[in-house]
Amino acid sequence: MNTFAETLIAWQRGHGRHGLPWQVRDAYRVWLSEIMLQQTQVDTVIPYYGRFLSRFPDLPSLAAAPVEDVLTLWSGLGYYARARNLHKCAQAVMDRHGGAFPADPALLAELPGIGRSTAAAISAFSHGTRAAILDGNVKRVLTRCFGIDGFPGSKNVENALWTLAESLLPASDVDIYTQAQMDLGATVCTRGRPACGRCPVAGRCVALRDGRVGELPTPRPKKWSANGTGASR
DNA sequence: CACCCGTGGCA
DNA sequence: TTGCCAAGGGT
Repeated sequence: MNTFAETLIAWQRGHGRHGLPWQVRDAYRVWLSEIMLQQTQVDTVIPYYGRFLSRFPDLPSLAAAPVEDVLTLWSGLGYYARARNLHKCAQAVMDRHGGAFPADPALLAELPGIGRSTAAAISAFSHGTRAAILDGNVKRVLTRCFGIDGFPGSKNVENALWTLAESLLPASDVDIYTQAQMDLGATVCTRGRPACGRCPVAGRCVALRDGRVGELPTPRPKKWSANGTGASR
């Protein structure tokens, strides 16, 4: 029996997405795409990515630009702190790393706007580094396939998912594996109406076996508004 | 630790 | 119409 990772890698070669403009071994372009794709879908990012790259073809040009120019090109994408951090990050890479992104995920994660997951993605895509990502797609795939209950945004569940994600890493082809998880989550293991009939790991999916695909991942708990009566939860 | 941040798509 | 969520990170 193939491992989870081997199955996804085999699936990715034939059924994953391959023509996306940031699928290149270039840390600058990978980084730019990863920041734009944070909480933002592929179809929304594509036109912004092209315009941005035309105006800022490399790291030095971005680092040297006024932040206002960066924000102008970002206008409409939302989450504008990402654009400010993007600009700060470009300058930090110039200052700390001589204009080249480091390969080490731990160093990447020290840069503005780059957290643990984005650092792993940049390193895996740019250098094939063996590091686990944990984004919305991976959380959805893992909670379903392994039957993990609890809101994935809560600290304890997220910690468990990180541990699981690390344990599933393949020995090689981490870049393909990383893309496979994202593609599976985006095109098959979707939030609504997942296409379990086309899923390469349907045979070992706990949620599918137990008829719980619609229940996982566990939704965010509702917030209780203050009501002045002293009632609380 | 939970919460906030922008916009667009979907039921 | 309203709610919920999407390639998360900073606070």
